Amino acid sequence: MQPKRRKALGPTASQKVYEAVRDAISSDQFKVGERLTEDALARKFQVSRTPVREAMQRLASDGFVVFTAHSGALIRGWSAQEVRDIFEIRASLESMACRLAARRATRSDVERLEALRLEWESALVADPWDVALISERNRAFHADIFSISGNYRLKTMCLQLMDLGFLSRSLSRFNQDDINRSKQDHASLVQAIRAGNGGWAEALMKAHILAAASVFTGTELP
Amino acid sequence: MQPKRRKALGPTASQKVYEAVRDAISSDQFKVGERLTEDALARKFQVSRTPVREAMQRLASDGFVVFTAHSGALIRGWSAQEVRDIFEIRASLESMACRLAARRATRSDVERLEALRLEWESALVADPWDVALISERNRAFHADIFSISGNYRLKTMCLQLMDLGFLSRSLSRFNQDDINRSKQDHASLVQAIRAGNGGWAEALMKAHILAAASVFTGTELP
DNA sequence: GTCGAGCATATTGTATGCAATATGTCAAAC
DNA sequence: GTTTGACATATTGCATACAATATGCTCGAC
Repeated sequence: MQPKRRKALGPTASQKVYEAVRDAISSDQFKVGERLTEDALARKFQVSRTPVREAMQRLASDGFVVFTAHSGALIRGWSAQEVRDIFEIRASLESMACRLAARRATRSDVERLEALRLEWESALVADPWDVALISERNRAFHADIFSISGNYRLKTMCLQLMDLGFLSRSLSRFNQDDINRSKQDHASLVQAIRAGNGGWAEALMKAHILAAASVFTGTELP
Repeated sequence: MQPKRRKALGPTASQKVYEAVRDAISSDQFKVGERLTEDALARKFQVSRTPVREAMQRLASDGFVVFTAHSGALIRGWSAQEVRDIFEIRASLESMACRLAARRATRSDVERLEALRLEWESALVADPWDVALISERNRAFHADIFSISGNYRLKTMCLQLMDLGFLSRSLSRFNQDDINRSKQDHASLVQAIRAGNGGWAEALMKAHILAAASVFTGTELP
């Protein structure tokens, strides 16, 4: 609970830099290990180093970059172990979100979720190579489940894990079978949530994430 | 994986302010809704506003304070719903950590964990009112389980949830029955992990957290 | 040719000043 | 008494300057 809430404000320079760099990282526009110097970013965004530094601090806190004192920010990479760890956590948290969502979903929630599912599927069918659009609609679908769960912090944490950046490279590893399974998974998920069957929804999502983990890491999780 | 790793450095002013304010919040030294003005903190720590601002940004990112543009940082409060949400997530993540820990724990892991458990229990017996010491040793016990799990990000996320600050007020709500149950829970947890029984350890931790949630919120979680 | 010391350069860490915005006070209208 | 507006004050947002530290290069020893 925020003790005080006030009207929305125009974004500050720091906020704009933060969002721009975060989105650039999420969409894989930097190389792993690349150094982000404050001066270069400041010139790029036409601001001073101060708001840039603040943006970098937040990005480091979010895990997008590694920030070392006196050395600056580097785009971080992901070891196979770290990727496995993250999928393991996602499987737990997102399946929990599904269980909660199945219990709390209203009729209109289910309709909206189904619409998002169809939008994702149509993007997938229309152009399987438009990774950006497909990823965004997949994210919207999952995010809607998190919202329906009613646990706001859970939503935040799940989205943070989804947005970590290495996912943008994952779609290219999906073959036709993986894609078909994903479509089936999403359809079943909506069905389970519509039926209010928390256990089913939970198991489906866990399987869905672990399948993605398997494709991504090339090995099953223990 | 951090692409580059260099030797540890002396803490910067920003880091020192961050840690000091974070610990102060965790140990409940500010009132909910209290405003943290940059100038006051800067004077208090004998630094300029710049490192203070950076520390506040990180604290806001960690969820310790609410940061509103042009308005500054406020100590955040927690609604009953938010507390329930957090315990719900903790139950999921920490029970997962226990399951992993039971699978991976070596003999020396178990011995160290048992030692931490005994230290916690002796603090509890020696002076049930020394909340700071008991909390710290409880945290050390749980943190060691997270470490044993082998999932570093899981550890980070669990500790972040444990350190959110409202927990420091929770011990005062424990009656003798709650304390006895906690002692039993911790002992059983070590036993389950020693036995390598992941399912048992997982269930024990889930029950342990949900019991705490029940004491804290005054109502069971759904 | 390789290695290491030392210096020049580049980059980050912090302090300070000023502009933009929010906050609080006081008086007047009702 | 309550509310509204305006003004003075307090506080934050950003830019810039300088200090501290890291980086990288040159040059010499071997």
